[in-house]
Amino acid sequence: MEERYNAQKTEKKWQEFWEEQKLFAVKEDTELPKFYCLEMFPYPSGRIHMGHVRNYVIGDVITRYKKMRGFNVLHPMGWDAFGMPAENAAIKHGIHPSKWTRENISYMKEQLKKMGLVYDWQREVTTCNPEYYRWNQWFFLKMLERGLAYKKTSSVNWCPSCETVLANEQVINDGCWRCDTTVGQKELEQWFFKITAYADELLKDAGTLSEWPEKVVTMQRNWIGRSEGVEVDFRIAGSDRKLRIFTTRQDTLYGATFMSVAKKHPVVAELVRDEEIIKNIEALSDDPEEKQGVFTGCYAENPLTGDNIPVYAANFVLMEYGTGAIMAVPAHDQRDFEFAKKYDLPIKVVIVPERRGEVFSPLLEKHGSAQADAYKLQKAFEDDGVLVESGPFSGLTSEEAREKIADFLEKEGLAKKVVNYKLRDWGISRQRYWGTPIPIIYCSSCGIVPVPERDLPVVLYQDVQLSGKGASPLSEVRDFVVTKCPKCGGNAKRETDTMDTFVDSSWYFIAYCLGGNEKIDFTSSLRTGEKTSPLQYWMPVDQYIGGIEHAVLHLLYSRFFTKVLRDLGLVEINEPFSRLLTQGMVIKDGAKMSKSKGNVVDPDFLVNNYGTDTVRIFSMFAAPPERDLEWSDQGVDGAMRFLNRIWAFVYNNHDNLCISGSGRLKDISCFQAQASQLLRKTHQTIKKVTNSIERDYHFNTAIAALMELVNETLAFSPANDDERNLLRFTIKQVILLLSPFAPHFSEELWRETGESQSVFNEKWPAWDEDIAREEEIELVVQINGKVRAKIMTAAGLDDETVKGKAFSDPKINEIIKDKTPKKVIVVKGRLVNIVI
RNA sequence: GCCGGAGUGGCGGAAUUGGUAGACGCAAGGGACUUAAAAUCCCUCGACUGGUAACGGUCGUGCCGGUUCAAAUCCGGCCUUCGGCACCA
Repeated sequence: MEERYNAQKTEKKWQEFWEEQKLFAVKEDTELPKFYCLEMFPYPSGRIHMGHVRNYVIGDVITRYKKMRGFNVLHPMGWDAFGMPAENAAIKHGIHPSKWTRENISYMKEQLKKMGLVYDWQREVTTCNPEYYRWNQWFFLKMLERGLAYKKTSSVNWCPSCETVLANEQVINDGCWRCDTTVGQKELEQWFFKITAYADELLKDAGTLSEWPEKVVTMQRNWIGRSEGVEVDFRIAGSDRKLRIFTTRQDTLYGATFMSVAKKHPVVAELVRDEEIIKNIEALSDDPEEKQGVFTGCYAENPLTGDNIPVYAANFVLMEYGTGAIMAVPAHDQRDFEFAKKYDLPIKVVIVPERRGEVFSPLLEKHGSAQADAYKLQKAFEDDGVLVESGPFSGLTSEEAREKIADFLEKEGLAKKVVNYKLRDWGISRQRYWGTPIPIIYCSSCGIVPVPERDLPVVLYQDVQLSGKGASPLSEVRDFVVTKCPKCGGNAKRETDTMDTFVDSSWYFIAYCLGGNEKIDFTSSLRTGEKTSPLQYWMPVDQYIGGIEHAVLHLLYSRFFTKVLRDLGLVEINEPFSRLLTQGMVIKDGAKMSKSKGNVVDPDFLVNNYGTDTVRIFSMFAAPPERDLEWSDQGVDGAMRFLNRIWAFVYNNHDNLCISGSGRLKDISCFQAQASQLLRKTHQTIKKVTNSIERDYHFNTAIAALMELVNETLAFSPANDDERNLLRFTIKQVILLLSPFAPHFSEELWRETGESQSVFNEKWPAWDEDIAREEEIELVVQINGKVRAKIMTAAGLDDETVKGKAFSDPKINEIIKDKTPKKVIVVKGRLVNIVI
């Protein structure tokens, strides 16, 4: 054994060993309980950063721990390899996206291996591999068959200078991220996945995600944005045309004094003839700050009051939500209120606040009309209340009225109850090169023709020159575009858009189960009996770990895909991820690491200088995983010191410790005080570390407990064979408990203590509750809740004895003197509180 | 504006879910070893305060109230801060 721990040498040695032994390669084994541990796979941007390190170390610790707990652990890794940065590199440096991506992958893979992260690399997936993305295309075709994929025109972000579509995140302060040109909206025909067909189920099942952070579930709920209301038809005066609106506040219908429609609402084109008005509507600003409208010249009839109310085109009404038209109730909606003030429209109060079950409106009582209030309103009253001046519904509460008015309108055939969602269908078309080609052919005689399954994959054409200009780069490649129609054999053109890369990541966790890139085969898994299917065995993911930034997008898309796959008969589960951990950011000097702030820490540097085990210990110790982690160079030194102290101790006691197969430990009662205390502490630590991991993976307190045990162990010098035996036992427990956190270090010490098997084939230690129990406790005696004395007593005494001890303490006696205690409270094993 | 976290020593963070606030680590100060330094080891370390000392006392978990024998923890009202969403009718 060397005197000093050599991290470089040791880490390399065991990394090679684990890989050779395929220690973490797994097969389906129905005899063993399975555990699927997954971290969000990286985009191969070039290098691993500290965010990745933290994410993957958490997963690695869990993997090793669960393996020792006897689980068959699946822990795979892959590459989210399609995306814009590869195209940018191509444009900037003339290197092909494929080459750039593959070089990055090979570098990053080495980085991951150097960090001692153990994956079943046989199951690796790379999404830009045709063997992978052919299944994106296959899913697309399946969805097309089921009406879950469709094409429609919608507006997208468009940079007029680059002549390309931009994703929302590529629009920075209304400008193009590349050339800073102001981004506009453009109508484009695009492919969509009908995620809204699953809106209700996605919302309902969000309630089953009990082991997800509450926050993420809430964000998804809000994103789906379900609301129940009614669609009501307003007859347009002097026309057969009806104007349908959506509202959740039908209780305020009597207060509707005008209507607002989106400027793109069809009613505008149909009924407005005046050129001047049309021009004004088109000129409405898109500025969300300023509410603007133009009177269309039309009137509609309020179905309850029969009043004719003006119809406005307004810039704040969205065509995409509801029906693109609303009834405006200025007294009870802030936007309508502002609008009414601006254009001098009537405000009619129909809801008044309720106080202690009574109507609260002094003016109503005084003047007999709530309208006296209206002119002095400063803002809309949006809360529920009691209806006034609402015909037969007056006097009802908002809640009752919503029900009654909806029923009434429905009976009259004027309305129907509907549910609306904020969630929109998922636009997957991208006018970009580095993605999955959409498997569609346009034939002049047959129209839109899907590529037949047998012709998959539609391989991404390799030989392209990327300029960053022009529409979809594929559209300029004749060899790709020109094809034959699979139906009629005539001349046809291929779709040149590619898929959003979120499609790739929506099912990669399933691809791992099937064995990775080349082995993915859904058509045969459709045929296979479900019982033996690896999907049946591995899914769902038991623990998913990643950044909070995917709270909605990736996690929602994956949930959607899982449900679609279930309906296709490919999986039986409803949800892909049982338990989710969103790890915090790694920050330094109080800010997120970034090149511009110059506070980045380079993982390669750390691994080369300290070794990965030190980095792992520090990052697990400094904060619980869900919180942000403040990086500290001195903290890393501290982690290193911790490991070095253990090493030095084993080195100094090597002769004693390296005897293999430790003898039976004697009963605790035969030990001297210090020894029996160490044995007790050992069992307490096993308990503490295990519970800390089991309870929300709080590795920081697990490591703290280990440090305490190490401190006690290092202070212990054995006096006889029994005590030497005990020391050997304790050190071995320390190594076992430490092994998920510092795997190379522990594997090395495990061998140095006379073992010949891998520490990761060992069982996780178990504690003995009887030995862990304290024999003596420090009894705290309080007077009126203030600590006045501490007495060492035996544990487990009955209340009366404990009271007796408390009252016989001289200090307590001094304070109580002749006073009679009013009350004495005994908390078992902790304290006595005497109230005087 | 709405929703959701978070606020504890000089710092990162503990606290068995109402029962000794500050575990563990970092930094700092003092000491030992050393020709010296590094490394290592030992001691001190919330604030104020009494005592030569041994040893005490008071306050203290963002602020103000409340419940309780007892509150970092529960309740009500604020303040600060970090995320997410933002014309969704």
